Amino acid sequence: MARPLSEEKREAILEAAAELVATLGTGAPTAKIAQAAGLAEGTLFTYFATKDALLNELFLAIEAELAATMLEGYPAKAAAQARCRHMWDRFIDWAALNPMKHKAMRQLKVSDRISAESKKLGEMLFQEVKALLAQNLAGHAAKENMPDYNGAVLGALADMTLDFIARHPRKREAYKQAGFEAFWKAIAR
Amino acid sequence: MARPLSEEKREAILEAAAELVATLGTGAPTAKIAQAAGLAEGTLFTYFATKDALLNELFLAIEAELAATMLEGYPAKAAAQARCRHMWDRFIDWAALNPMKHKAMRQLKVSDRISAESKKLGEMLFQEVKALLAQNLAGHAAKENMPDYNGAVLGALADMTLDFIARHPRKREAYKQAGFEAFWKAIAR
Amino acid sequence: MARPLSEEKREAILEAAAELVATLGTGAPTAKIAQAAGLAEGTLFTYFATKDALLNELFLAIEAELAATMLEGYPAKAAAQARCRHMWDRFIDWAALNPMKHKAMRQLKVSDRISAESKKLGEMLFQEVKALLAQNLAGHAAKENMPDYNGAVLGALADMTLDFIARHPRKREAYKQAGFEAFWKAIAR
Amino acid sequence: MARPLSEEKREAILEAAAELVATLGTGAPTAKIAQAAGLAEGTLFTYFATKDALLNELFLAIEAELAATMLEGYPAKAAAQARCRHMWDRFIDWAALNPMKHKAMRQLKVSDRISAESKKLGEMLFQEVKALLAQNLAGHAAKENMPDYNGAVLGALADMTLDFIARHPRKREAYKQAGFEAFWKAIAR
DNA sequence: GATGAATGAGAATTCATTCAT
DNA sequence: GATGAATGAATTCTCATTCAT
Repeated sequence: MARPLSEEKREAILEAAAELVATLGTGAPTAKIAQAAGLAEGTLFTYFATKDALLNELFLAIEAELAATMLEGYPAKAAAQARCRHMWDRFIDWAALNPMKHKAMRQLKVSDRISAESKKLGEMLFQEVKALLAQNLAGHAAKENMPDYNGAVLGALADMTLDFIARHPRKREAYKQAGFEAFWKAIAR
Repeated sequence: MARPLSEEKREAILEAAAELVATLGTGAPTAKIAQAAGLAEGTLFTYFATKDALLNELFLAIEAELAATMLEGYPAKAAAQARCRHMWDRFIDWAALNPMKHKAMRQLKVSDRISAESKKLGEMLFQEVKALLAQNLAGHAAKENMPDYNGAVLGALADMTLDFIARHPRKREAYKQAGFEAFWKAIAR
Repeated sequence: MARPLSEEKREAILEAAAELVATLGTGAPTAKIAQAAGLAEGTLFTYFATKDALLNELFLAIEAELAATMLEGYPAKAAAQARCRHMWDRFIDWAALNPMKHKAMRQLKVSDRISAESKKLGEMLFQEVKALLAQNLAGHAAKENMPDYNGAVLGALADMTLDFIARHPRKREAYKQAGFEAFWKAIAR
Repeated sequence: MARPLSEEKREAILEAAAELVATLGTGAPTAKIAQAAGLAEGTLFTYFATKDALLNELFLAIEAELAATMLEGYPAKAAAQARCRHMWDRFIDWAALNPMKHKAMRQLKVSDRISAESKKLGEMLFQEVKALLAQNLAGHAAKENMPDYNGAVLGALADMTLDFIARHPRKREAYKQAGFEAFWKAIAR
């Protein structure tokens, strides 16, 4: 094999795409994405067959990153609420640290360029998160047997919380705290 | 600029734009919008100077419609929770009845083609909704003095609820009920 | 109706396309064709939806022109051979006068961008030519009842004759004469 | 430039190119040709400096193959007409057996990517065919001293005959016979 | 010598906007 | 005011060719 496909370049494209999709929406030009990734226009297409393929893979890459981030350092021995709080905090901190990725994700979530299949795959990436959530909410949540529902509540309130943090970055910890409390109450029995 | 002659055509353009933005995102072609409105391509531009102007006005028109809808038939004499529930129900029912408008609104909310000014104007359209909310939450809400926050929680949970309704239309009433309960608990003291 | 589609511009595009397809083959860029027609790049596509549509219409336009040319001034009262000779001469003279169109036609005939339907329509344009040919060859031709065959022989020998004329334009009349004689003998009983 | 190592690969490229040029015209991508030949994209260019070089060599290779084929098994002792008929039959049979090569040849013949020099070289490859033709037509042909002309008539009628055979493969022998007769009469005194 | 990733100049279209009718 | 043809910049994607491995 000649020069192998560089994982580094693939990452650079996804990184650049996240940045530009966050800013310009899914209409972000592939030429700009390639340029931002430090590559020639055409090179992008050796890594992603079409722009839609790129968008879908970007969506999945971000979802995978977020899902993995939420589980990192999971305090298996802590109390149920603390374990939930851990996942919440990691979501918020990740998004605060990667605002472009979070913004791109929100654009992609409402875009029709993300296929039903990608959306389903995206859901599956959060399976473990939702399983842990379900486990921790046993005895607390009103809808114990609907992990999707509780996960969606968490997601909705996290996105909302991040909007407030974006507007008042100084109050990050306060909003983070308030958001989690809202979540914890929202799903309670 | 004097108001153009036919208010009817203006409405038709906004209606068509909502439909197409919902489906195709903000990239929806003006030519298709005009056609869907039953007009010639060029005519659109006698009603809206640019596409961005149309998009911004569409955003405001939908927000205004939603805000007005939430207040319609407001049961001034009912109990506080019932009054909140009224606004919640009207939101959900409006979105279930106008899925395209709701979808368009969600696209527009995350789009950078909506100016900061439009976003601020959009906020202001919900001033009365938020004032009533504040009034009804006095004594119940944890953050009594942050009507924006409570309004945002309502919005986030409503959008989430509508996602579930979209997936399982049959369970509309159950989700509507559950969503409101989640909201009511979320913001509680 | 605003400005109507200009038949003149449509012709200009077809004319320019003939010229460029003759020279560059079906790979001739639409941008160059538009420019040669004195129009903006985009304008071409208001007259022809796609490049393939243009190519197919060009093919049919040239075939129609040739078919019509072969019939012009048809000497209905002359002898059978003279009537055939008339059509032959008009073919050769038209191609000698419109070498680009003839060359374009030859490119298009072997191209897979011309649809089966266009090819069938092209055949039909020569129906009258072939009918007259059949009529004049009655009693002379070996395959009286195969007008397609006799027409194809005429076409093949005409194209070949035009190759010689292209190489030695001075001997045009001699080749024209020789070519017809070859045809007349070829199809004879 | 020394002959590259693998004659086998060179042949494979030419074979693949014939197939793809027949199907896609001269616009056939070199990458697809290489792939069809079982080689990497870049390898093609160690055998042919440029795509035009490949196209020109392909043209000459096919012409050479056809010329050689027409002479194979030449019945030196048969009568003049039978000797001509032999060459005709071998042409038709070769094309019927190698339809892609024949189709590619027709595409290349009308393409401007084939240089004047290649066209001249192509002519020369048929020198012996034409010499034998001239010899056999002595006393029969109207244009005894124009072997190019008689050869061109043969070529034109053969291509036409092959069009009919392509459309009605069952009648191959009948068309082959009829075509030769047409040729024999066409060039007769 | 073989490989295939990298390149960037096109290629065909699309589209917001203008303006002659 | 309404129409839709005209414009040309911008967009996605292709492809011959080069060159690091």
